[in-house]
Amino acid sequence: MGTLRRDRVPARVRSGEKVLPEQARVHNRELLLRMLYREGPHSRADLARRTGLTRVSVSDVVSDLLADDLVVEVGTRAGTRPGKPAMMLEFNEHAYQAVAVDLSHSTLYRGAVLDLGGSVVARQQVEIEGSTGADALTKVVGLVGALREQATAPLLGIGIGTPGIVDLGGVVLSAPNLGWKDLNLRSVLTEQFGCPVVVSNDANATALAERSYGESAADTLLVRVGVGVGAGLLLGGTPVLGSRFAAGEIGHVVVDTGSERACVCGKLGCLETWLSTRRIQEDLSEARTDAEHTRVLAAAGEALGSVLAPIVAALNVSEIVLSGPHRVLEGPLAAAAMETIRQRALTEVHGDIVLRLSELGDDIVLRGATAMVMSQQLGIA
Amino acid sequence: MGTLRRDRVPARVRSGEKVLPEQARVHNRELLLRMLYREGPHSRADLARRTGLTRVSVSDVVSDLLADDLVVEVGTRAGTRPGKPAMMLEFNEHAYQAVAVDLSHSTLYRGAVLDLGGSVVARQQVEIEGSTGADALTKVVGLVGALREQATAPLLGIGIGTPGIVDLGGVVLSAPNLGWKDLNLRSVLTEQFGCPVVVSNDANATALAERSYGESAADTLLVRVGVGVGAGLLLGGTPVLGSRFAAGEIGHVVVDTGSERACVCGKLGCLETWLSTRRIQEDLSEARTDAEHTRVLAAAGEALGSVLAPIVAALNVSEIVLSGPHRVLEGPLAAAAMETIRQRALTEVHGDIVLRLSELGDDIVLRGATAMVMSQQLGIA
DNA sequence: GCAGTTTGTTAGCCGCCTGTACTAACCGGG
DNA sequence: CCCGGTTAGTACAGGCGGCTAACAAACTGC
Repeated sequence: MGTLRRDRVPARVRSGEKVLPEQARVHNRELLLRMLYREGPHSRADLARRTGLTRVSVSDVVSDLLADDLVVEVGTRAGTRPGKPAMMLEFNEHAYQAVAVDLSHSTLYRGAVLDLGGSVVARQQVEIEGSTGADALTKVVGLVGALREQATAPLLGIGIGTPGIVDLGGVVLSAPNLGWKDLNLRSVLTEQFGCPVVVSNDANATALAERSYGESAADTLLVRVGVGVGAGLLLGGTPVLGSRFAAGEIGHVVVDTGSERACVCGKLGCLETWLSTRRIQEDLSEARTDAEHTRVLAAAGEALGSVLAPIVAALNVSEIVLSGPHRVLEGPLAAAAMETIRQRALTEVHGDIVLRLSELGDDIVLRGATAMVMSQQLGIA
Repeated sequence: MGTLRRDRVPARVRSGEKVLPEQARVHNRELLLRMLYREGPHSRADLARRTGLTRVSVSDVVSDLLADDLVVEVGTRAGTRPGKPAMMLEFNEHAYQAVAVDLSHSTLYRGAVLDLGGSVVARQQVEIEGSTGADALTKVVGLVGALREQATAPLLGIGIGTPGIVDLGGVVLSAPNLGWKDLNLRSVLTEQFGCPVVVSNDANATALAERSYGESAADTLLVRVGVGVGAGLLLGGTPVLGSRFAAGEIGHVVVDTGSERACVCGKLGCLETWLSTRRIQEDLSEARTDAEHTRVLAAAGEALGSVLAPIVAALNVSEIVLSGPHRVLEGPLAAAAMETIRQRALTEVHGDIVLRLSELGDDIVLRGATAMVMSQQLGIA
């Protein structure tokens, strides 16, 4: 009670390693917890039926979860049926909290304390004011420290969503905007605060947020439009990182729709030259008529569609989610992207594809960072 | 001995299901077997050191593997060291065989019996002669039956590599060339022959063959050029199937390199209009000079590269393998594809990408089908 | 009130891995 | 030639985890 007895819980199975019977327990514990988290209250007997475990085993695991306060009994099942009334169990969203930080904005670092339901308990932010490298790190550490003080429940962990390339060990291999290179952010924060830390790319965090709090399918491609353009990819519910942890870095893929525009990276015609919010704003400010306005957005959508089409075909993803400023993305841009994908990639074998806008708002990275912590610590989300 | 005691071995863990201690055993058994298969002979003590299991547990698992004849003792370790000489264990490639069938050719069905090392023990083929649907199925069943007679060791299973869309349960959802739609090929063959059957897309089988018998990295994109164009994708060593099992179907992605060519599918400018062997042959036959010859191949390569570029960037794969007729693929085509990818996708964050041709020759699908059987039955490959 | 149903717990068993302790078999030095 | 040092592989008891069987508790319906 109070703090999670992680010391008594063996680590999850990593591929290529031995498996002990204890890890079966971890797996089953996570299975039950996930079921309660995703699908709402169940009784012990419900869980046993759904998982195939015996009621005995379920009871045993549940007693651990109750001791950790991750699950609470919420009274007997409503409605009248024969037999002993079932005691319903519910995932306890309020027992623990996470500190989440979003470094993907251009002018400030946003942070918050969230409970396990994704609700914001406290908020804080710090202006960047041009700081990079060590200064930026100091500001992030300060932000996390201040947030930690505001938590009203034991901390499950710290989650950071950052632009750039992040490896599995929480090392930021490269984040030009922040001036970081090979920075072991996880170990810095772990040493400072002594609790679990998860660091991930902001687009991957966003994709995880859509999966946990939105309605995303298990195979989802999320495209994040902001200062740059990045993608987060979920296959079978798990993030794809890539061999160099650079999966989703599609901003500098060259689009060939005739005209070519210069990019900051030195190439001509990168996707970002059509789709970054800054370039779109510039183009829109030059548009005089509604038709021109629409044409600018449609051109951006077409650029996006032409990059996504081969990806969608190759992976056969069923859902594409766009995250970014709604007033830019919705309407002509999304429609043009979808239409381009349809024309360029869709065959009957790929089935229907849904392209939609994220509904999770500005806190999406914060909620994704929380989901990352939950995923790592509890095996859910 | 003789036949694999599958009845005594519990199934592997499927995601979303409970895990029993017995499945820890399955995992560890596969772990040891994989180590022997991939990395050659080890002693029990070597295996214990490498896996972290105790020598006691290793001995126990190994005694099972010896009983199943999957592993053999091959004498004490060469060389002189202090201590009791180690008894070396080796994966037994000859204890079992697989029947493999390749349905991806246009004029014949190729089949073979292979041992677990991927060596062909017997070969057989049957002319298609325009048969489709039920006729095609009859021919395939006949081919498998004839091959099974020629096996000189107990059969581990039957593996089929077929063009088209195949789901996880071995149902061919769609294979236009064969005239199959929603055909449960696995259940047909299982009922007929009473042994494990694995059915998979030919490109996926090819990718698995490259991984098992070639030098492929764990994240690999394999492109198969033949009558059509298909891709097989391996992420973290496991095949990506997609939400509708249509992953890798990139043949009808539209390429926009200016000119547009009509495709059998009705669209203009599909990748296949540049890259199918037939179209390339036609174009080459019209080429008079060496320069024109090179230009045809380079155009095909450029088309391929422009489709692969977004995929490579999005997934950050480190290796691309081309499988198909060497004399067409090597040289200008491969060079143009690589150069296009470099220009259109590569940034420093993606790291180096290798593009190479498969070296496994005509039997690649047969060996991939064998690898599929080994993967399913033994958890290796 | 009693049979039937469902829930959750207790008791005993088997599988799997561990730690410790043992035997077997080799090396080298005195 | 024997004896300590070293490595390989094998018993044996113990803990953990899940299973079956049996039971107590609590409800419905007749």
